[in-house]
Amino acid sequence: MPANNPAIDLDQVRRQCARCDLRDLCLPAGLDSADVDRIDQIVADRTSLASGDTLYHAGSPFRALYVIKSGSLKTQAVSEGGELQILGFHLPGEIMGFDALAGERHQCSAEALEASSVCRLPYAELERISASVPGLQRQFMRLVSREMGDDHDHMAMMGRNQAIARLALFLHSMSKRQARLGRSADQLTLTMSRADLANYLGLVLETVSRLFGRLQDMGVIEVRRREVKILDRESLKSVGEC
Amino acid sequence: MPANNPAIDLDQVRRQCARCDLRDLCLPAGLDSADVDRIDQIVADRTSLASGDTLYHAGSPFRALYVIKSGSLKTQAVSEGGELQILGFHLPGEIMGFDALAGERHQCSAEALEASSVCRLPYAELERISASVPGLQRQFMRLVSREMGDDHDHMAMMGRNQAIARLALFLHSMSKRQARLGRSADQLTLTMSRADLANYLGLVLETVSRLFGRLQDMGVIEVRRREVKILDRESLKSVGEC
DNA sequence: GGCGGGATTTGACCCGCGTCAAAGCGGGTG
DNA sequence: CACCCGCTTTGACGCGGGTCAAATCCCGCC
Repeated sequence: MPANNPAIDLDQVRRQCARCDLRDLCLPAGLDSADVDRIDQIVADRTSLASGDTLYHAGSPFRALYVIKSGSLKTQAVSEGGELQILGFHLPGEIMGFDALAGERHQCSAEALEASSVCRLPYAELERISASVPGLQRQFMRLVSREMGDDHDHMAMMGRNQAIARLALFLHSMSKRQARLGRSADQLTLTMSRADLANYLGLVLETVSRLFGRLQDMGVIEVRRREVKILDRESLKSVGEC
Repeated sequence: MPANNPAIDLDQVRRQCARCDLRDLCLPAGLDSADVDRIDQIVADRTSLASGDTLYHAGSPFRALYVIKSGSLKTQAVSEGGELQILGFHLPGEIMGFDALAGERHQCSAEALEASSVCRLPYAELERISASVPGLQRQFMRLVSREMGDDHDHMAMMGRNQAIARLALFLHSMSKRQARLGRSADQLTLTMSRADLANYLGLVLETVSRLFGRLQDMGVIEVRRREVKILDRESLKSVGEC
């Protein structure tokens, strides 16, 4: 192991965004090198999470936003009646914590679905530099807006009352998001349990399990536990249309 | 009628936010008088809409955000399969158009449910002044975040698989939003049709109609067409919990 | 390699909500 | 005032998916 050299470590920390594979999806997208350095400087730390670890709890004070660097997380909220609702699954390049901007507290909890790492962005500093980095403001709004678009897709899916259409739409959308990350669009590894997925889709887990089987019998996908291979994208899309 | 006096007209236009009943819910909230005047100056116009008029179409170029001054609107999107999904109902004080920030085009359409008026905020100018009015940026994010919170409530509602729970949750949330506007929390006038409401809730309109009847038989509400009176808020909440 | 426990699959049953159909109701128009 | 048309209500029926129950699979651990 090399000797611990503070100068090199500091340089690495300061230049991580510029070398990050996700820089085109994340906040630095579209910014010039000097501005990216300024973002680097406010990234407080890059935290590792084990599967099941909680990034933030609903009700806890809001301090920072987080960008997912690797892995995946779910967000969930408990309604007044104590019912748990999974709001979304989040992949690398996505920002989390937006919904807390309205108050001083997080409105939902975020939990890692597998070993993951995130970049922590203290919001006070983000606000401070965003006034002087015009492109940052714009890129930030793009990410917020993309998040809202994802939520709208989710609502449209919940609106379909055919259960199999919901699952098909979910698989199709996951496939697109994987592709955006440069991964295979046809070979998915789901990181959430059947129970999580069912909750997200507004179904019960037995139904989800049966529907995976049915899509497989139809020759649309191949399933083995959490590994899903998309065999016939056209059929998948048409199933999603009811 | 008084003579048309340009000086007075100009003054009125420039000071409308300061005198608006909604100023505490809208962008000016928390800003001092000088900053509110700056917002006033970029409000391009205050448009009147008749019931059924479209404020913007999905796919049309994004130029401005809109704050609802009076009336109510619905937002809706057509999925790839051609299915229409109503994403939300919007009341005075709420900002519309956020979801277009990611691209240059609106992702959904907005249509007036009754005679309504909106303030138009050209986004280019909003961006320009937000760098120099720090509180504006914060208030803007609060409104975006509130919008996301509403969407999350919607998802939680769609997750409940008991149809009657969805309707109860909808009525409860409408009641809270009315109260926020200083209106009666117990006497609601729904401005959307049963078909719109059913679509929003992920149900069919016959079911919604029957459920209104059932809630009335239970003594929880009183319904007459689009007039709803909440008689027993506690029962309404417990029905919403399944 | 054997064991234990959570995750997933599979089966049987039945109720709630979607579907189709028809009748009221109300508001706008000539 | 009478007509018309869209919105809403009400009824009958069937099936998709929820519920309960049990078997099976798989992975980590000893």
